[in-house]
Amino acid sequence: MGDRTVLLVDDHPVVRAGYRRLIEMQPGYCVIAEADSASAAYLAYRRAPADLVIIDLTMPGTSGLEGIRRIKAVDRKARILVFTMHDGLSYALKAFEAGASGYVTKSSPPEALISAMEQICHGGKAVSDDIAREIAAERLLGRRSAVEGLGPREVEILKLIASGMTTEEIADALSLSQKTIQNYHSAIKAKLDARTDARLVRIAIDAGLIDLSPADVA
Amino acid sequence: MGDRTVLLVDDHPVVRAGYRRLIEMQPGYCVIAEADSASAAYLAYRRAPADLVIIDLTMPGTSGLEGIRRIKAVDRKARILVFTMHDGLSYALKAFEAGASGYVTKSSPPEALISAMEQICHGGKAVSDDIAREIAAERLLGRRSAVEGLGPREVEILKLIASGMTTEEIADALSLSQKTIQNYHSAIKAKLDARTDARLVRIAIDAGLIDLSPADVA
DNA sequence: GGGTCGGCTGGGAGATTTTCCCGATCTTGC
DNA sequence: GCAAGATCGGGAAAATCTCCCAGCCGACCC
Repeated sequence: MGDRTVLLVDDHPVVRAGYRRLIEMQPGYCVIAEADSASAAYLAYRRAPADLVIIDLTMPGTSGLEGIRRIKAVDRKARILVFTMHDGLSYALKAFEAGASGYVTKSSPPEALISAMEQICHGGKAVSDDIAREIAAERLLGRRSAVEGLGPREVEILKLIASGMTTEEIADALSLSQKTIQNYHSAIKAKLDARTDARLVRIAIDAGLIDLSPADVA
Repeated sequence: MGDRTVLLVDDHPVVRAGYRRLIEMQPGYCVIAEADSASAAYLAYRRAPADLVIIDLTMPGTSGLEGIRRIKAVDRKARILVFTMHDGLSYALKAFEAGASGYVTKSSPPEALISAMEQICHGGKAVSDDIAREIAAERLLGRRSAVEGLGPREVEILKLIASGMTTEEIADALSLSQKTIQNYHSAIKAKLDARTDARLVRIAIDAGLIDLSPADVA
């Protein structure tokens, strides 16, 4: 049995059952393990490295991104396919930065998952159509998610602002004067055409700059 | 065939396959239709009313909540079970307001879905353990999601603030003076212990006050 | 009826923040 | 060396926020 082995990672048992069914209907693949968290996935991979890891991003506890990093840290050749509901481009980019070889959204037809699996097992990379379209749209239309018009320092400060920190806290954290933070704050609002701080937060969230899942409101 | 008929609504084909497998392994149930959107679910229900509708909340296009309302509008006796990834209490409350009979999170074990189905088909209501715990915690610890300490007008204005509207726009929308909005704004920040508008937005999002999915930044 | 309580609506005034303009410094590339 | 651009911060006027206050209205209870 030259079947390719698969490690399935998702925190929803019912969803895992769906994956498993779909994958095992496909000749040439065999699910050798399941995990319901990123840390469990890491342990499972160390115990028995699968040829392919299929992992969700949003899970309780350690995030899927962190899970990808850890697995890649112990095995640089690991092939990891992200299969998630998030259709935001920023999520996909983060996944690739973390070391994923593929990104398929759950809205995609099952065939997309299968073909991405094939692609990746042959050493390639794969993204689902919706993400590919977003990449194309960004390139063509220049919709660089707005925040791309900002400098690195501005993005950094925007993140802190959107996370709920006060001017004083940010100034303290970055060892700058409050005046500087205020000036950045104004400049960022002007550049992003946000007349309100609330809109700033929305933009930051849309751009994937902040996590917003747990209570990371420091 | 005295089987109870089930209509399955979820925008992810793979996930639907998982549900279907799980449900049909259970004696006494038969999936008679699937739908990948709230509007398709509505049409499917009109065509053939199932004994039980299992529906997700987050779907492209019309939301699951709206789908629930529409189905209940044509058939007040419809039994609807929400099966979703959202574990926030606010989502569950909205679902019940819309007319759902049950709310089970996808993090629950498969048995939770089955027992909720049984419960509902016998005319009862059901929530999964995590939601039940949240309800209990709220009751016991008084963690009324913070925003519950606000008056109705305050909540209304908080929503508008968090959606990104300026003081002037809000005053105009509600036909109030800007001064009144400013006073509410300050009072809300004080009550929620938010020193920053950004934190206000986070609180509003956590409380489920705003949608945040599409660009609903008016 | 009279009374109290709480929510809604806004004024006033001082403190605070925002905004816009400016200059200094430092790196980077040519 | 020099121009360009990012970073850092001052100054001052404009705008906003905060806090205190008061009138109004409906609910509720003697």
